[in-house]
Amino acid sequence: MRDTYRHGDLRRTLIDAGVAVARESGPEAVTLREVTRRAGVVPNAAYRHFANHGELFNSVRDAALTAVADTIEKRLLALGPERATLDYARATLRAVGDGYLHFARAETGLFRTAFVNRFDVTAGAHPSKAGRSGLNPFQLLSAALDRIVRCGGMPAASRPQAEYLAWSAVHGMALLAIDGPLRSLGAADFEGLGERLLKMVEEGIAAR
Amino acid sequence: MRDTYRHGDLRRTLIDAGVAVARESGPEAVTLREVTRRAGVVPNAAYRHFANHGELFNSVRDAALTAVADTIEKRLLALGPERATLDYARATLRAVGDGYLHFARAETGLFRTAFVNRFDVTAGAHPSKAGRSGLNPFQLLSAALDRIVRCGGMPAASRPQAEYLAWSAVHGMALLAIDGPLRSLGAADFEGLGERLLKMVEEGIAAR
DNA sequence: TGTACATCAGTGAACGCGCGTTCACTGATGTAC
DNA sequence: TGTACATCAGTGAACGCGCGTTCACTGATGTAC
Repeated sequence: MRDTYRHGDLRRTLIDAGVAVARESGPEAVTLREVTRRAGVVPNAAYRHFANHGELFNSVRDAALTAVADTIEKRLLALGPERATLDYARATLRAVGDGYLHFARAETGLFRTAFVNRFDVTAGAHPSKAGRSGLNPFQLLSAALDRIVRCGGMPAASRPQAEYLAWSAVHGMALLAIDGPLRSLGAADFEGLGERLLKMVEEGIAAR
Repeated sequence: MRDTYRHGDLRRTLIDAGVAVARESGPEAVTLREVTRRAGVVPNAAYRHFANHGELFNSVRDAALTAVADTIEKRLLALGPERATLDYARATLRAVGDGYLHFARAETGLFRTAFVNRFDVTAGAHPSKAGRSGLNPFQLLSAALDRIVRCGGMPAASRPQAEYLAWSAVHGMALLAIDGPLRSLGAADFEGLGERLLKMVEEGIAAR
């Protein structure tokens, strides 16, 4: 059984074109017509590979989510070999947060595509949304928090749902930087503010 | 000089209709055609009062921002008479945060309308964006933080830009509750998580 | 190995939709005498 | 107080646009004999 035909692999080509459009112009621009135009194919050709526009869009969104995960994983790898210390555990949390914030600024279009409309990254480890390690951004965050608890940086009682507290902080700042008043901040100022935010999370997340 | 003509006050009617649309269906639905339809008037009638769709939309957005401010102010008033204690100061911060989170859940369409695309609430006290007190949500937050510093709950050195830290946390959670995984939370669970978030901010925002 | 046939990925043309915006208009209201 | 006139808020009709989606097609590729 063949899995490509004629074009080579139009499904893959369309998703890639969609990612390119999302990167340049954000999720609103990821229309069926624009993506097929970009892929050099007639609009209705997409219907051989996706049931409708929504399905194509979701595939692009998953790819965007993978890109977020990849950026975060790069930061985690840069931490060097694992250690069982609280310092290291905190560093992983900061790496996740930094990576998220950095991605939001550097790849605004993809970031917005990943987190537009109804998104859910918590349910099931859909491999299509995961980075190289097989974990999606939410799971990378969870792992960092688990590690902090294990190293005694946070009472186990505070652990449940702590992801949502950390994620809220970082997600909110990302959006203020994209749509809101932090838009005009220079890279250095933004990074400084991001560090303060992550410190706030680190200090405050153990609160009862 | 008259300021109404024929209709009465179509400008006002259009903004109100736009708010109604935004409340029910979110910012995407606030089209020139839908708003004029709602107002019982022909589409191009809007051009007597707004230069184009964008100007109408911005007026609706400002009204949505006012609604956020009003909700927050109601919470502040419920605190009773001002006191110069740290407890009271912290209560004002929590009131601002609670009000923001509550509004996001209760009036999702208006919330999204207020904070969609490029919004900026920090520049100048545009009266059209303010609540009854004449302050917009950002300014209400600032006042709460000032009060905490005055009462010794936070070092003055941490004060600059602290708005953005608190706002990030609360804005992020609002969006996770609208578009993301917190969507499915019941009211009580959401409120509980909101309290934890605000505790995190309270504890962590003074960090150096 | 060669030929007839079936498959089905991508084509070409067209549809209906809602959108923002334009134009020339009309007729109730306000103003001048 | 009455009449002629100017103003201009809202009308009616139309435009071009890009969108998602449909249909019947065609012709290169894979398969059966």
